[in-house]
Amino acid sequence: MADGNPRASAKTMAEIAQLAGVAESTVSRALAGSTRVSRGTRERIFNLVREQGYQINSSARNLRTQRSRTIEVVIAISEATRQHFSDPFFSQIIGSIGDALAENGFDMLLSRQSPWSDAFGANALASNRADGVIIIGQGRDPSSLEDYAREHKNVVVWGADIPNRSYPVVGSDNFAGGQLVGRHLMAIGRRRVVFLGDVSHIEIGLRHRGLVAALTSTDQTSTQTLTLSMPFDGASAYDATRELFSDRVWHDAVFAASDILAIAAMQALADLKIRVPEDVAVIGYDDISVSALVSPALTTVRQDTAAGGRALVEKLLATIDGDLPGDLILPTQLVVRRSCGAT
Amino acid sequence: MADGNPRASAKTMAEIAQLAGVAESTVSRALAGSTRVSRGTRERIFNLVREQGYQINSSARNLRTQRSRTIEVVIAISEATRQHFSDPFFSQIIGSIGDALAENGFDMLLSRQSPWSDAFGANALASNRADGVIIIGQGRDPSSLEDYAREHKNVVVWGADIPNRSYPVVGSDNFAGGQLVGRHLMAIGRRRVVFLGDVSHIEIGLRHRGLVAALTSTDQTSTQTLTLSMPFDGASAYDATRELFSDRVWHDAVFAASDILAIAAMQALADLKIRVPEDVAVIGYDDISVSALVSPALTTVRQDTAAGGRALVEKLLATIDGDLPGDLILPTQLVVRRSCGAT
DNA sequence: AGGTGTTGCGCAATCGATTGCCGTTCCCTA
DNA sequence: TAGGGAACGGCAATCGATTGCGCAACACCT
Repeated sequence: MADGNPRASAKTMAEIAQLAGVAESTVSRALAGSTRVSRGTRERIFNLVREQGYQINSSARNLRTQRSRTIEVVIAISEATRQHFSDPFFSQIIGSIGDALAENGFDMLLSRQSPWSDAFGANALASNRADGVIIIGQGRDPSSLEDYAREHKNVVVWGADIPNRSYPVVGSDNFAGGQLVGRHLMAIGRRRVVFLGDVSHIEIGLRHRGLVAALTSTDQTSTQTLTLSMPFDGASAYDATRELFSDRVWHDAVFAASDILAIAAMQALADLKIRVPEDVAVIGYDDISVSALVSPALTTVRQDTAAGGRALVEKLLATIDGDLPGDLILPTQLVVRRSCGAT
Repeated sequence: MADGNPRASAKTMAEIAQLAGVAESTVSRALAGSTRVSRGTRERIFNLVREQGYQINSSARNLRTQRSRTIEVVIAISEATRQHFSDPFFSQIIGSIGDALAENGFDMLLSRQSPWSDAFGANALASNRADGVIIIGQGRDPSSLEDYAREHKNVVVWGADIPNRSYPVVGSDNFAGGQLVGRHLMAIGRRRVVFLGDVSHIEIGLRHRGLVAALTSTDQTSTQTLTLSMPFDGASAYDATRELFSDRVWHDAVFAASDILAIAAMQALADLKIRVPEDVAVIGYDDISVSALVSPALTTVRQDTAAGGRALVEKLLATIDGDLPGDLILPTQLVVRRSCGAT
C-alpha cells in the first residue's frame, strides 16, 4: 500500500488540487505547462496526477476551450460509386492522416457519411465535436461539397483543383497521371486503349482526359480509345472486361482508374486466356501495395498518399490557426512493372 | 428574407428557448423527445431549430451526461509486427464496425496507438473521449492488454479466446481455420508445407497449431512442416519465400498467415518460375477482396469481418449497458480457388 | 367544493476544467 | 525602511446542456 492506491477513485481536478493543497486553477495551469507555476508546485502536482491516475476530462475541457482537438475525416463513398471503403488506397491515406494528426495531438473521427448528406444528422463541425474536417474525394457532385465548405470553416479536401472552390485542396495531378499513361502506351506501341472507370467522377475524369490528350496529341496513326464508364467495383470491372474481350481481342491495352479495377481486369483476361502483357497491356492507378505483388506485377501511377495525408493535416491545422493555405498538387509518377509489357 | 436567415448565428439552446418563448429546459426536453412537452410546443421548437440551423453542442452535452456516444477503435499495430494498417483486412473490419456504430448513433474515433503503450503520452492524459474501446488484435503480448482491460470498463477485443481474460472477445476460430487448411492439403496430397507467419502472435500461432494438428493427426506418411516465423510484411514474405525456394523446390505447399503474405509468396514463386499450384500450392488467410482477383486466384480461409465488426459493436454496447456479454467465435470457411490446385 | 391526478413547464444546481483579474509574498534596490 | 517589481497562486465567472424538483393550471370524480 505504500505505493499508493492508483486509480482508485481520484477523478476531478478539484481532488488533485485538494491533495496538493492548491487551487484548481493552479493544477490546470501546471498541467497546461504554464510558466506561472513554480517548479516545486508543478512537480508535486505531476506526482499526484501520476499516483492517482488522474485524467483530464475532455468533455469539460472541450466545453470550456471551445475546441476538441479532434478532426473528422470523411470518406464520402456513395452507394452509387460502388467504391469500397476497403480499397487500400483509402486505408493508406487514412493511415498517414492519422499519423500526422497523432503527432499533433489530435484525435481522428472517422466517418463514412458526408456531413451534408443527411440533412438532419449530426454534423461534427457544427456540434463542436471536431475542430475541422478532412474530406477524401470530391465525388461526382462537387457542388454540395462546395455548399458545405462555404458554410463551414476548417474544411480541406483531397481531390482535384476544380474552379470556384472555397476550400484548400490537396491531390495528385490526375491529368498528368493520365498523360503519363497515354504517352507510355504510345511509346510501347499500344494504340487501342480501353479506359475503365467512372469519368463523371471528377478525379477519374481528369485521368481519362489526360489519357486522351496524350493519345491524340501525337502525330502517329490515329488511335482508338474505348471508354467504359460506369460506377465500378472490382467485380463489375471483371465482368465488363470479360464481356468486352470475350468475342475477340481487338484492344491492346487497358487503363483502369484504380489498381483494384486493373487487378480485376487482369483476372478477367487471365480467365479468357488472354496474355498480359503480350496480348493486352494493363495499367492501373494508385500503386497500392498489392500491385507490386500480383502476377504480372502491375504497372501503375503512384499517388503519394503519405505526403498527401501529411499535407492535408498541415493545411487543415494552418486553416484552424487562421491561415489561408494554398493548394498542393502532388506530382505523379509512372511505376513501370511487367503488366504493361515494357522493358 | 421571408424564409429566415438560416445558420446566421443562432448557436445556443438558450437562443432557441428565447425565440420559442420557453425555458431552456423545455427545449432540451423537446429535443430529447420527452413526452413531457406538448405537441404544439415541440413543433414550434423543432421548426425554430430547423430554421436557425441549430445544432446541439456536444461538448456541453457530453459533460453533463458523462458520455460521448463515441467509441474508440484501436488497431494495435506494433512497429515490430510489420503489419500494415493498410492491410485490407483491417479496413474491412473497421468498415463494418463503423457502419454498426453509425446505425446506433455512435461516432468512431480511430487510433493506431494502444492506449496502454504510451503511459504518459500527450493525449493519454485526456479521458472521457469515448464510452468504450474496441481493440483489434491481441498482439504478441496480451498481458498489457489484460492489464488495461482490468482497469477500464467497456473494452471488447477482436482476437482469440485465450484463458484468463477479463474482456469479451470476438474472433474467428483460428485453430479450426488452420485445421481446415491442413486437412485440405493432406487431401490433395501435399505433405511438405511451409508456414509463413509470426507464430508468437496469438492468433497466428493458433492457425499454425491448427495446421500442425491436422497434418500430424493423420496416419498417412509423415509430413514435414517448416515454420518460418518472424514479423512479416509483404516484402519480407517475398524475400523469405524467394530465398527458401531458390535452391531447390522441396516443399510443395505454402500456408501463409494472411492473404497479403500469400500473395507476396506467390509473386516470389512466379519470379522463380515455380508454378502455382502445380509445383507449389499456396493458401492464405482472411479472404480479402483482392484474393479472388489475383492469378491464380488465392485459396484462403475466410474470416467473416462483416459479422465480426457487427458483433464487436453489439457486445460493446451491451457492456456499456451493464450486461456481461459472452464471447463469439465465428466459424471459418475454406474458400477453394485455383492457387491450391484443387479441382 | 374539496380532493386527487395529470400535464406542461420553469428554476436552479450541476457536470469539470479554463482563465482574466486581482491579491500576496518575497526579493532587490535606493 | 520604503518602493517597485516579479513570481506565484486564488476567486469566481464561464462554457452549454441536462434534470430533479416544484409549481401552476386544468380535468375529473365523489
